[in-house]
Amino acid sequence: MFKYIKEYYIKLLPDLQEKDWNALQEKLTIQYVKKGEFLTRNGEVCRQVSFINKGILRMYYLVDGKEINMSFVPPFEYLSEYESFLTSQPANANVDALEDAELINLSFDNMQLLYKSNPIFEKAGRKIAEMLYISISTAVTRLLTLTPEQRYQHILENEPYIIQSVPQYMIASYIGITPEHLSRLRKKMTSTKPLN
Amino acid sequence: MFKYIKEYYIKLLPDLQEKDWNALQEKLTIQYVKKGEFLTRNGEVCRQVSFINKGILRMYYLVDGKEINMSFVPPFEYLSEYESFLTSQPANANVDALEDAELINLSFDNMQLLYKSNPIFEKAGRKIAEMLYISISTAVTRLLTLTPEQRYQHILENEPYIIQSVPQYMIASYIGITPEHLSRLRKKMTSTKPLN
DNA sequence: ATTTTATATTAACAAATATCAATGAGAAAT
DNA sequence: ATTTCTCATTGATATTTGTTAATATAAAAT
Repeated sequence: MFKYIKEYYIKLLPDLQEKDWNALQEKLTIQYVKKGEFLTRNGEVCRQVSFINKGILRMYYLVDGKEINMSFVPPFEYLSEYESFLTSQPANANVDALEDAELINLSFDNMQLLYKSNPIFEKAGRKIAEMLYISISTAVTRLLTLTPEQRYQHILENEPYIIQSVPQYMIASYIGITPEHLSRLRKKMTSTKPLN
Repeated sequence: MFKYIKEYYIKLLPDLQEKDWNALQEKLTIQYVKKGEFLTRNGEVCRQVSFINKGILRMYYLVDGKEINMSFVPPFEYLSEYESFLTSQPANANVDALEDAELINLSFDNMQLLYKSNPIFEKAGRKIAEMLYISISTAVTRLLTLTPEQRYQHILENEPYIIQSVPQYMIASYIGITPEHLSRLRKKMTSTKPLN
């Protein structure tokens, strides 16, 4: 059960000791989420971060009744409505499962206990925040510097799990366009496709 | 000289001791940057984070010879080409000064020394990364969920220093439109302005 | 197998935004 | 005061993207 998350932490913290891992593991809880179920709803405070063992999760905003997708997260990565988690303020986004999922959760309170108990967990928290920053920072860059077609191309090349697992109409808002427009771009791309 | 940055850290870390602050201060260096001068150039590795004592700094990308502005940073905040800083890889963005600026720098190497010397600095690093995450995360949200007009309105209400200090044509790419289009939106907004 | 349901495509048209070129206004330099 | 330069505005036109509605396709349910 904890195989992948343990590997994740060992990679993150090469100096992690077995006893540190045990202290961490004691604080983890398992959660099963069925396809379509919510992990966090708009208006609630998000009180945990979730390591995904299995399944794909999605974070999205509701704007004028329409879903605007912010992220699709695959196995072996962390997900949270991190703004809400960090500030203990109500979440503005929703998080749900696009497939039946298996999660390993760490609650806010347990995370604070870990921070106090051992500085290596501060270091883990720092590194995770830094990784999340880099990930979202490159997302802003793509939104401002690439055309919608280039943004879709980027997903094809760099996030293929999204193409395989996420309906096209959800990908559309993720790159900032309508489903109809994405459909047309795809058609254009196949007819203009380079031959290599 | 260190008045504001000291206040920043005390606010960030209520349990910061005077001796901790002294250890930190020893690692800081001052840098003066004239208007238009570069702090970090695309292709170079960014080796420091800069606390802004005075002046406004800008981070931008060059795309097809055009500047796409990613952020404008006012006094008393931290700035860095953080992706490059964290990964020690060449920066993709440029950072320059929009006004004569006074910076307090902390180098990557000195930051690692601080991390090793005292866990409170790990905590500082974590909190700063978390704040940067929240800040950029709300930026993505605005890009995906607001119209260009609403994004400009957001700047008017929440980042007025940008309106006051940054030329309009630079603000345009920051909200993802052309200068001409921003000019038209502004005209439309004044004629449709609510009366309160 | 058949029927429903969800998703994707297409077309016609409308709206938003970009481009190009010209003009205007203000700040900085002489 | 005049000139130069930078930035902002405006107009005409082109391109991109959105909207609406219909149709097609594929997946799920019965």
